[in-house]
Amino acid sequence: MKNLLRLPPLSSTRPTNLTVFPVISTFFATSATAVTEPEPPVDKEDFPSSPIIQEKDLLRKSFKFQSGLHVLDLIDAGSLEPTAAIYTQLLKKCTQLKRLNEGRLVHAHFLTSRFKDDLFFHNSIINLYSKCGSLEDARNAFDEMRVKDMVTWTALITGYSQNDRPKEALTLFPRMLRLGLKPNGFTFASLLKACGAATPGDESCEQIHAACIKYGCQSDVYVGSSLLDMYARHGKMDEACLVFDRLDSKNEVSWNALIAGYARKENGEIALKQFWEMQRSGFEATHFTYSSVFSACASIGALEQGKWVHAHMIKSGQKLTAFVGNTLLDMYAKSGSIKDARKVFERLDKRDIVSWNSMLTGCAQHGHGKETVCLFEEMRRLGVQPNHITFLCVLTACSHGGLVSEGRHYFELMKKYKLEPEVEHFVTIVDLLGRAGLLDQALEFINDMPIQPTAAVWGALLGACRMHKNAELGKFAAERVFELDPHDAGPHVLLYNIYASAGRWDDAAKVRRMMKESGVKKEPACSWVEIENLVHMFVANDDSHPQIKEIHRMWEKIDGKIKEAGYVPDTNHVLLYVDDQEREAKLQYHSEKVALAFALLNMPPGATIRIMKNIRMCGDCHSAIKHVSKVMGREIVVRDTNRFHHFSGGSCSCGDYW
DNA sequence: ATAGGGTTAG
Repeated sequence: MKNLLRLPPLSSTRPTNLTVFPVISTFFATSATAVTEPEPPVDKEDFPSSPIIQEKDLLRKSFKFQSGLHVLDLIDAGSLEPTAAIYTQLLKKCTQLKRLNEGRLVHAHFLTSRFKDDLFFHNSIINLYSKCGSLEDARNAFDEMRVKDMVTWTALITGYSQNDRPKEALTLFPRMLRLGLKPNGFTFASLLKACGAATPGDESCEQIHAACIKYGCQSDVYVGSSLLDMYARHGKMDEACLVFDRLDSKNEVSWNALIAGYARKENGEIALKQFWEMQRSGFEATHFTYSSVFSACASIGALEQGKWVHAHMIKSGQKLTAFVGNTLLDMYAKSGSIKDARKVFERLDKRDIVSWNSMLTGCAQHGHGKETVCLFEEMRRLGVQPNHITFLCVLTACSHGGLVSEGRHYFELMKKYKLEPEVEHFVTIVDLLGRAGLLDQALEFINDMPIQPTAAVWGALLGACRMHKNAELGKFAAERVFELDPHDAGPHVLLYNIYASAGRWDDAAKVRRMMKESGVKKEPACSWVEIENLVHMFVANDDSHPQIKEIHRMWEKIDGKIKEAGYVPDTNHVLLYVDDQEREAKLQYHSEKVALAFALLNMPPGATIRIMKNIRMCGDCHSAIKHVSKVMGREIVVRDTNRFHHFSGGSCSCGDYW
């Protein structure tokens, strides 16, 4: 869909694939404001004895001291003349304060009053239950109403939409249309949110978009930002952009939805560009903006730009809330500056579970195993309840830090917190045992798992076999992975490397052939480095960079120096090249080496070089960069998919254990 | 009486 405004109006061209809204095109004649449904076949006598009434006195007691109920007492005592508006006001208060039980009581009291058919009140009731998260109550209230208007339907749609039940929200829409009720901007804002949250297949972005146009709601700002957000959540950034460009009036929310869309799509650079564009257009960044932008910076490791945005936030006088603080912390951690991450963590007034988890993750990824464990113990001392992610962080830290007994201990500790280990936790334990060389124990652990092992579980064992050069077990693990997930290139490469380093080139070639036959493709390796607010990206064996000749000359120079210092190229890490000389040639142009040479050419002497990589670092690059850090006297930080490597003085923070 | 945008792991 290139042009959004050219969507056909549904009344003239009836789409053939109307699944979600089969009757959308037949309802434009009537513009009913409220619809009375036929009386339900329920014995009226049932109503006064409904559970709500029976609970009344009980609830009353527990809320006696509460303010709103005092008003009900006054009504009961005859000293206050009730009006429908009084009840609605009371209910509004309960909704704001999320006092479900108090609201129930007002509801019950209201039903005994002479206003019991007031539509506004009943609509508010649906809103009360929805906002309190009690969708079943909202639905019951809705079902019991005989007179419903558009607001009634919208309130319930909103309830489902806000409580993460998009499917139900979407199915209500055609039913509403069928009754001749005309949706408005409120209705569409909620519907679009639901549509954005629906799984592909359940939703119908284009149809609901067409309906917005049909009912003249497309120029509403709320509808507009929901619309662009909906497209963004389905990964359709081109459409989202088009919607954004065509908005009659933009506001912070529309900008935020756009930026968040790019940030989620791992398109950090565009998200950042849009952020500065937003400033230029005169819009104030909000908490939403900053958290999206910081997570965008985190994903591409843009430390310098992240610092700029941080400064921008401080200048604008924004308070550091947990929500923004967490993304800021994560940005610093993921951009390689664990010290700054820690500073943000210390400075947070209120730390929630995400703050703790982010800090733990940061520590773990930087290889500070013991520190992670200490932090976790501090968290426990303070009585913060850990969750599944917390344990995943801690177990990962133990695994990366070689803390085997600690890892086992914390795995057992999950039970104490009434947390059932999920498959990810099992993966981490296999990784923990495997890394430590306890391959038999790892296998035994897998065999004893109470749940079905997934490809990731066997993959962890395979990785360990690669590390400890165990070809037989590696082959076995790889076969299990191939059965469960035949399309992942990673395990193929691992097995290839296992055979290659054992000198079993025939077997290696077989793996290679297998990959070719099944069409499994290795993700192209790339590295990037941020210099003066610009992110430079390098793909292996790609010559397109304008400075490429200088870069290669630089690497050759470095290569000579580190070889003098004892670096021996490890050609086992190259896939598919036959003769050794060629293998070494290819090895020189691994993207992290190119990025490093580029950074050495362009960064001031002494500055720390920070390189990001989209896959795990290879052993040869790891060894080469260790030598570079010594020979050139540089601090070099490399972030790969798993963790950080801080190179300095010829060694790495991972202790060659990664 | 009813509405839209943000975080942590693997």
